[in-house]
Amino acid sequence: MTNREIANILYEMAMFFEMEGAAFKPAAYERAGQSIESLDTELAGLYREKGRNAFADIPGVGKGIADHLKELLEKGDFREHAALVKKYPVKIAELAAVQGVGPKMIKLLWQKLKIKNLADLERAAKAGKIRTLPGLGEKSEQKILKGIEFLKTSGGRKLLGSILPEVRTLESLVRSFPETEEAAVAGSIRRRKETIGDIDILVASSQPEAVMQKFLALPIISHVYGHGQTKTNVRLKNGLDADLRVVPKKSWGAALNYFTGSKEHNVALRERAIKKGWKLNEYGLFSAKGGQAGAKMVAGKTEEELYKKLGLRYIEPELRENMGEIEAARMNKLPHLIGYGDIRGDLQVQTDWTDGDNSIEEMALAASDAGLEYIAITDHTQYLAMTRGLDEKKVIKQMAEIDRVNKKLRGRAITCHVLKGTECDIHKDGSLDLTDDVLSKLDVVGVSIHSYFKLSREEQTKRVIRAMENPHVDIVFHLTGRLINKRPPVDVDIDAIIAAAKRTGTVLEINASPERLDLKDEYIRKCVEAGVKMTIDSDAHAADHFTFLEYGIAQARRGWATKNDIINTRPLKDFLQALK
DNA sequence: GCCGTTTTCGGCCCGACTGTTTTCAGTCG
Repeated sequence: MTNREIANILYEMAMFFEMEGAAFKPAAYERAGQSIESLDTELAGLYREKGRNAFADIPGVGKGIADHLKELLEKGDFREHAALVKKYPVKIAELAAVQGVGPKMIKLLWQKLKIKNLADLERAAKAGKIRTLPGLGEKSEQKILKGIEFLKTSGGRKLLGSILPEVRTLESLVRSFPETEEAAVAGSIRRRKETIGDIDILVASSQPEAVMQKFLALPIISHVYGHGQTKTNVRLKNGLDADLRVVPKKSWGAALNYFTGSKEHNVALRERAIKKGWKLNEYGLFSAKGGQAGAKMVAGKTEEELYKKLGLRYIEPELRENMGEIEAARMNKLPHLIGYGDIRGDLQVQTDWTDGDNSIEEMALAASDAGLEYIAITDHTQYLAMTRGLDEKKVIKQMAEIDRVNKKLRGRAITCHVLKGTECDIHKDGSLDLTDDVLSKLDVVGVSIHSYFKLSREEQTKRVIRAMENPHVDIVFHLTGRLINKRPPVDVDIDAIIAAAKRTGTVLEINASPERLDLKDEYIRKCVEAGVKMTIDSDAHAADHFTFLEYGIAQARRGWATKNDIINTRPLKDFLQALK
């Protein structure tokens, strides 16, 4: 049983308890579920090793839930859950995915209409049965049908890189309204999460209605879910939902903080405020003395002021996941994160020698335009026949071509230097696709997996470590091979890989391609903690792909990386010295 | 059901919007 499956059962328990009207159990199960979902080792294996002790350090798991987990892992279910499933034999997660349908309604739907799943719900709504239920009317029925329709058409979470350019356009449109005093995109986009569920736009203005009317008039809006005095909720034509919220200027900082989240970070901040005798909401930080009427605003105009008042250093949006950043901010131990302009070189660039669109020279010129001081040409190797991967002879030939291009660039006073590299395939057994003799002639040797994705964890880990032990191998490219929403990561023992990287002096790549972002944030953080160096590479296959670097930097920041952790922030000479 | 720089008992984050009601529960973020 995977962590995700365990978490889903706990989430289901939370919903059951909401249906039962229990006061605090839902939140407790929800929290335990989130903790388990975010663990980076599989709980089932941990339990086999350590028994009950496996649960000891999981936040939100106390005696009660630990008992349930034990039963769940041994028998595949636990009594209290089975009893509730028997009482409410409905597909809760499926029904709750419909906008506007929550646990109380699910209970009602089951008890009155015997609705068990999405198909039942759609049928009942079309037959006009929903409006016959107490507390529900015709509008609720229409809303449910609309919700089901949207569910069918939405493709789930979208890649950050696929929507950020569009979101920036939307942001500048909203900023251009005359009534707008401040505008920003908040939410998971501002935190630069790798996938995005919806778009949160925040505006400061003294004329909220005017701002919202102009927003509603934008041609990209396809449906309005709701529209109140300060908040408008819409679906865009691209299939994403967007929330617009308008607050007074004096509340800008508090609102920006509130809508940036994450939810867990916010809850932790509010709890901290309460301990100090204050109350925190999206309008500001208030002294609670004198009740609502006598509440006095203590901070909230800027985020900086808000954090300061709470006794914390300013926390960058990418860190706001309640993963220790608040404690670090309190102790003044936050890292000085790598900046968005800090990358000087790009160590994974493909050309038309294999599956890239452009020539070596074109890529070098594009890199120079993107402000890069050096790039490594890293075309695929022979094992990848479908990309016309290079054999030893062709690599040697390409090296001569790179010399020619460098000479030409220097002649034109272009400062971007082209390094000789490879993206050499790692064979099933961990041996490499080029001879050591050729590898030794290259400036930068990157290696990566493009086959046998399904090996056991043990074999896969051994395979990668063997490649890392080759003295010519500098960088492991996109370690896990995942394609977000498309292909799962290969199964490797990340701690063993990081230990081997440390031992062998091998660098791990943060691949900035929006669908890879591999290493992911939590692995980056492990590297930072272990002192393993990384690079951020675009994996460019075309001249306009150097813009991907931004997403890699964002991921590095989410992994608490500083400039020093990322070696291609260094000038060429220092960078080369940092390799094996 | 969990948790403790105020606590092992008594708390538990906060507000907007909707739809259906005549003052609020449910849902959402």
